[in-house]
Amino acid sequence: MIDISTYLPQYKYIPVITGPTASGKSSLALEICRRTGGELISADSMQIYKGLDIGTAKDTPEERAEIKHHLTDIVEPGTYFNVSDYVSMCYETIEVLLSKGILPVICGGTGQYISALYYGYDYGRDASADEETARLEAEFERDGIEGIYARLSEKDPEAAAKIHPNNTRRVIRALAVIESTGKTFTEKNNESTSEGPRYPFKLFMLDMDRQVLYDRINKRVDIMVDEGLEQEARALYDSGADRKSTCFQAIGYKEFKDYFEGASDMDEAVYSIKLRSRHYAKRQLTWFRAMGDDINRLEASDMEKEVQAVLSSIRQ
RNA sequence: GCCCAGAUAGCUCAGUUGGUAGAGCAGGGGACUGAAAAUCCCCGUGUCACUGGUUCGAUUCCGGUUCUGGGCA
Repeated sequence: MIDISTYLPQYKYIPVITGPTASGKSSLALEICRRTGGELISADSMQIYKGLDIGTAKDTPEERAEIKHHLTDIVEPGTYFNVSDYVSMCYETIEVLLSKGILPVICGGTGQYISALYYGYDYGRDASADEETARLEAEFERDGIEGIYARLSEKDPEAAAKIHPNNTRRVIRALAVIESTGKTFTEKNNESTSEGPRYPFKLFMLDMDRQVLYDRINKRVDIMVDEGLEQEARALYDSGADRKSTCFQAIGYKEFKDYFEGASDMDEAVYSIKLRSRHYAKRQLTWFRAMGDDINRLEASDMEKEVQAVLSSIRQ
């Protein structure tokens, strides 16, 4: 673990601001940056894409001019990007900021990215099992999951017991790992934490009453629509980007597909965006809750209190 | 006013040849190590509108009442 006080004498931890969608993460993170002279590093799997601004709730151009944002708008729609890419880019960015004496303030709601940083998952550079994964995906398309799951049960019974056969994506991944590396999923995962976390992170999660959160989500979607979400989604669909690529999974865009194809109306699209955003928020809460005491819960109410809570616990 | 059809879970409905009921959606909980805004798993007691009657027993059959659709005046 790197001691950040070498670079930033005042600080012991790098703050990570997270929470469900629409909980007010950005405002808090921006304020922390203002108070500390810090710069923001996004931990959001969809804000990395250029052109997806309204629907992913990116900070405004004004906010981005005021506070430097990293890992936002870094790839074109259609690009395949994953946790491993994120973690290495994030480490690079942190290193640069620290060397300049600037506090990195990490902010985002992608639980997988947050956990990867906090627990220091080392994805390595090779051994991605990509080829094997692609091969198994083709087999799955052709023959279904039964044979794949049977082989996983034989070669890595522990992983098979933990992964539900219907969760084909994870079944395929686990089998690809054992077939291409010879290591069980558990062995590989244990190896990935052998070095421990790279930096001392402190996690903060904004939380609030569920119904209040859902109301905020619904209202925010209405605002996004007023701001031109439909045009933004249409631009994405017209861009020629690979429809199978990750950015087409973003909530606020995929729901327009039926509408653009004339199979549903605008009201249905908006309803669906709200619904899926609420479901997403619920899944995020489950993820963060599972982190237990590793994450510091902040009751969202008074911004100044939140700011003080974060600052006092990251300082030396 | 008359005729017809409804009234069952938060919503849309199914069902019980009479033995107090179940789907989808919503909602809740959970999993998650290279697509993660993805992917997947688990969770259904509710005056069966109200009220009389028949019956050992009614949400179910019969009568009345109320409400909601539709039709006729």
